[in-house]
Amino acid sequence: MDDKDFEILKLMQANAQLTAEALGYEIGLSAPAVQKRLKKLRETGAIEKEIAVLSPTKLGRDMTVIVGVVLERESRMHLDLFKRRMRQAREVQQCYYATGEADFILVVAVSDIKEYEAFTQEYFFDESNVSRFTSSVVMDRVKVSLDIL
Amino acid sequence: MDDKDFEILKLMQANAQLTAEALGYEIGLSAPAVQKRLKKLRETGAIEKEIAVLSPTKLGRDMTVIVGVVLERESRMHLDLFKRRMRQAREVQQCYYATGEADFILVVAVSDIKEYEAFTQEYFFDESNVSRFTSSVVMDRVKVSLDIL
DNA sequence: TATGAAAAGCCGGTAAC
DNA sequence: GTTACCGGCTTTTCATA
Repeated sequence: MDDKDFEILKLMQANAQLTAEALGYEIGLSAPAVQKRLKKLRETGAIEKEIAVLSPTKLGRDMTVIVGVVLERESRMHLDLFKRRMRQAREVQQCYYATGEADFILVVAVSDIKEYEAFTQEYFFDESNVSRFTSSVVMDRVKVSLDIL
Repeated sequence: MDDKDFEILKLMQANAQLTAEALGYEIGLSAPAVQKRLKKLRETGAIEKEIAVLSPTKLGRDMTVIVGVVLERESRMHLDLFKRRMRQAREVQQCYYATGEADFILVVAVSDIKEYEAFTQEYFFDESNVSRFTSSVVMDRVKVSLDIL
């Protein structure tokens, strides 16, 4: 893993549609050389996956809520159960188990407040282990990316 | 935009490497037909972009911190300035302007606590407009995606 | 020996029908 | 939605450090 690899990763995390030729042009390598590196980067897991980023506004799911969740009981079993529920919940874009005020911090994507209310009912009230939760409604998605380089 | 389009989007947001042929096989359409739809979905902006998701652990940037920021002054000018700084900050993966306790909620990706401390110094202390901020260190990235369908 | 460059065959994407 | 053409990707081979 050298500088060229990092340059490839940096370009690919912004635009995965770039052809090997275009990448090669940018970093000064032939197309096949880039292909080889890309293959290795995918195999070793440096590139986890390639995904399409959809437009929340154009698809009518443009309400985002940041939720802080405090659990009632924090045993290993209860934690794992909550994690599993969050992973499978369609509305939950992101879920972090963290230190601080809240045990879990969620990024929830819904169509409107009604759908959000239904979500809280299903996951935070009915027979759940949730002690309390705070909702921050997003007014502006200033920056949204998964870039790490 | 019909059901077939939604099916394509759902598959593409999970894996943008799927060929038109594979997509067509899944949803019962010919490859060129899928191509046509994909082109339109990209042009209309339903698909904003296609990106590579990199592995934070394999690339040594595996510390994530959720930050709540309260500003000193909340005028339009100060808000815009802060937004601009967050957009250009390499460490800031995501930035939301939201209701509730904090004015802004950030997802920050760094290598270690030292780098995080440097980040807070640069953006929250020196001549900034930040009144106070809270840091939640992520112990488990339970779920991280940008899926909206 | 390992790494990048060059050439040929193949697969997927684009455009006309 | 199908067919034909074109371009990019993969693989093999070759050169080089």
